[in-house]
Amino acid sequence: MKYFYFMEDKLLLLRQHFEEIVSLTDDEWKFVKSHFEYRSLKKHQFLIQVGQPVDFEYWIIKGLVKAYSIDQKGKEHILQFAMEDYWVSDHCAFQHQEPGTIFVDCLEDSEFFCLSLENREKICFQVPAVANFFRIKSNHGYINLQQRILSLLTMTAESRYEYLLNKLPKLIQRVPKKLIASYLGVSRETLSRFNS
Amino acid sequence: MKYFYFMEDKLLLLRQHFEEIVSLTDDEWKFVKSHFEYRSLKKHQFLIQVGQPVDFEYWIIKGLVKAYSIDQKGKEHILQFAMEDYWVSDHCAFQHQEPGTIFVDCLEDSEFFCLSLENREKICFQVPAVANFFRIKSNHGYINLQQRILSLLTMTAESRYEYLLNKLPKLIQRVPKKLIASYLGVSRETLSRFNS
DNA sequence: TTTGAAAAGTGACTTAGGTCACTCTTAGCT
DNA sequence: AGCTAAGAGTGACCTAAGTCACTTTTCAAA
Repeated sequence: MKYFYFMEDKLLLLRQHFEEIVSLTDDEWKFVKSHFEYRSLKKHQFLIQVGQPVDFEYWIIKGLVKAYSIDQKGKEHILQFAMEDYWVSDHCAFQHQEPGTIFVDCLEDSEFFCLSLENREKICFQVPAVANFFRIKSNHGYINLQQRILSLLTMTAESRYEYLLNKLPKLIQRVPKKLIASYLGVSRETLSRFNS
Repeated sequence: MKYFYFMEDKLLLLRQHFEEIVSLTDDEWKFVKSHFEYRSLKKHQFLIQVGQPVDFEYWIIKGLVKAYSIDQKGKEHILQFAMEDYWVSDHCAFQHQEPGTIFVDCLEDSEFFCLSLENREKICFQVPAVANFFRIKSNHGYINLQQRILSLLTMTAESRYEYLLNKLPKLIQRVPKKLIASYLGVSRETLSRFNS
């Protein structure tokens, strides 16, 4: 009984997330929410692995994950940190329904709502507001990535760090510095010399 | 007379571009196309400038442009090359209707269809297929940028160059190497030492 | 067809940041 | 409380790539 109560709470958060951008009628929402699945994982568990099917796109109810790839030398490169209210997936593999190309694992115990490609297309073509929601979200994501590319092209490692400190101070608190280094494209040691 | 004939040809190209991803009825297309404006520019002319309003998103009928920003030292950093069949804008400024943050200018004489934010939202909310078109396009764009970020994080300048040579051989033909260098985040001189 | 400007190549030197090896600190576990 | 492992700091050295200054090549406009 209690379980379902909490689940409704979580779904309400998701609805609010949609309604920050588009409006949905109660009927539309009822339809939309029925296409999500719930999942929860502990710290260190994998959401997505290289070579494994990528069945879902995930909206994070609670928690923190990192999306990264591992190069030939075994070095980890972080593509994205994602926390509450973020979407995360291996978008490329998901979109083309191919085996995963990156890893996504939990830095904290986390909870997700999962959306399959089939269901995403279903709700997008059934409920135009949802198509617009994802269009606008995706656009924002694009803009963010462009910013990041510019920062990689134009800034020194140190100023990229300062920039991140300003932009996402809360993130820095929750994530070990060696992962921040990997996100910025700097070695752990070099990052460590910046503060001092 | 002739003018309008050619214009219909160009609009047909645009329709085909939409219909690679979604289907449109003739009526829908008639509605959609009426929201685009035509524009043509000569080599070296600006489509977007820093500080100027960004009234449109542009679909390139013909030609080639570069989108770039200029850093404090006056150095140019290329965010994107865009040619036939590509969309280009200062997405960030456009989306928020703020003054431009980058430059976009023509490397060749070019022709565009221009879509204002107001018109884009209009056709997206009026014709769901269009919302889905932009959603899917934007998603592809996102995936491309992620790839580029990964390449900046994981690859040496030289392998980024080889990678680009494979991925867009036609582009290399049309663009001076110093601009390729600026796109890759490498100095002109360093790039020039790779071939040899 | 000349000619001036942009593009491309190259040598010499500098530098940001990487790598390696080691130490110190903190945070979970049992 | 005590112990292991992950995180973080630091010194010494190395290297990929940047910078500067100059030459050579290409190309478009008069």
